[in-house]
Amino acid sequence: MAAVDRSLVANLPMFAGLTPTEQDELLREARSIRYPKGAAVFDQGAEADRFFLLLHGHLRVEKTTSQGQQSVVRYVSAGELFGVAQAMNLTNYPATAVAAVDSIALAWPSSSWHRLIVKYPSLASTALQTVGSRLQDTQARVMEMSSEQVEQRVAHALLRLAKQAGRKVDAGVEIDFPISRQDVAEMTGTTLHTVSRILSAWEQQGLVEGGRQRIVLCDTHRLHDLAEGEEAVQAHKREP
Amino acid sequence: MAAVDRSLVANLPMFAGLTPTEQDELLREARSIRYPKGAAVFDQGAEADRFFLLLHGHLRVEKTTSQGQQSVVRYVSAGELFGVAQAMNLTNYPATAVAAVDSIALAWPSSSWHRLIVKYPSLASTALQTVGSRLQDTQARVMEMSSEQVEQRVAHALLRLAKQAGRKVDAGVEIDFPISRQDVAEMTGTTLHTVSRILSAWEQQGLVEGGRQRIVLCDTHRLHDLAEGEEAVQAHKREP
DNA sequence: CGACGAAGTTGAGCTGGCGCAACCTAGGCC
DNA sequence: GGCCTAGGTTGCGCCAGCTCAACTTCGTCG
Repeated sequence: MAAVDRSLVANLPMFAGLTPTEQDELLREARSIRYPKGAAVFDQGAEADRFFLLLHGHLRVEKTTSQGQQSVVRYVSAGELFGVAQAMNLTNYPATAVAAVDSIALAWPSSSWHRLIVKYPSLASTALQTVGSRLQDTQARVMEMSSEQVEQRVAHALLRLAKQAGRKVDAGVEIDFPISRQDVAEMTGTTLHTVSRILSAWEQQGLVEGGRQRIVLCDTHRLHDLAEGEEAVQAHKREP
Repeated sequence: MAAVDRSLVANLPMFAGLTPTEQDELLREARSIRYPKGAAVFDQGAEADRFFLLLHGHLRVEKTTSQGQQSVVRYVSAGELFGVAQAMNLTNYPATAVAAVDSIALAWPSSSWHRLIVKYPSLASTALQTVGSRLQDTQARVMEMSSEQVEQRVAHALLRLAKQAGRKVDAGVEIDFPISRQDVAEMTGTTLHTVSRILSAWEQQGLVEGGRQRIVLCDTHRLHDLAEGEEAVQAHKREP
């Protein structure tokens, strides 16, 4: 087990408000683990025996219904707390987390959770904020799915991904991990066919640039308009 | 301000794990407030200056998009903590809470939140569990909206409502507060027209009993089947 | 280097359920 | 009691997007 240096993590939300000594104490209880691309950090339904902090990489969190329908719940980026099922009083993980790229995470035993939050109340606050902002995101998604067209939802999803994991490149902002049309479809509640058609159309208009497991947003401003329900680009719609 | 007796609340999750003295201390900082049917406890966007515990009644929590699309986020029942926006580091309430029936809630100033969780760590755990289970519910809704037909979603919604706020009556289980077709539509991401059609059809088959702002589930078992995607009732579908 | 598979594209047709519209019905209020 | 309005029902036409299907492109592994 590699020792993790405090300086790597000291300015993450999870460690904010703790003294260097406390930070070291917390780190000493954690294990650092490597997950190669494609590896599962935990599986839906498995006993929630650990919680994690992602140090490096990106994870895809996915959930499968009893009927076998799979969908992408969210992506986790470096610095985020995840797998805190135990803190919400779940005994099993409600979803599967898979490394979208080679990743590194810190893991603590779930059994220490209670002791830790009593000792470091700021940890509870951090977790509450983490879970709270996830709740916000998820509720936003519900609202989108209730009232928006597929095209708007895809635009929203891409913008959110770009904000969370965008990397500036020449052509615009690239999503910083491999993501398929299927993945986008599972995030927006549609089919890969429809996503493919939409992205093709956008590419023609210069809004995005595609590629195998790759999406670059070229015109985020226009995409934002689309997400908010503006009419499509070159359509000269007039209502006399 | 009426004094609230500890015995009324002692066995709620929020007060579990506290000594009677601590329970009294917590109660002494709260105000008890009556909300007549239709009154707003707080409004979306308002400053989140208080958090609440519902003592009696039912609240409808609704959210409106920037485009004016409204939707029902959830219903709150007696004993639940709500309005904990501040704990998730939000400065404003993300939704509106309206009394579905005459209701009573305890209110604490948001400013005491931090002090309280340091003093009573179990409070943080309770809040985390509350928010966590909401996250679970909301994610379940996302999955439903991605993969289920409208009829299944309505069935799921009714079953959830019945579990949360069902009252046993002669004909079956009645939802214990006034709820319109429009409300159900806003919970399931459809229109009141479609909900009305579905409920009419179900009523013919004896699955539910309707009425003005009133729904009684008569055959929860069959509804459960429908929710899980079984074929419609009298349809003799065979696949040879 | 060839070939196999995973990812993506594109066409054609069908349909669930939305939009619109007209119409009932039950309370509440004067 | 009669009016007025919010809530509910129902018919009809249409279209966004799903399904099914055929095909292309790219990466990788033997």
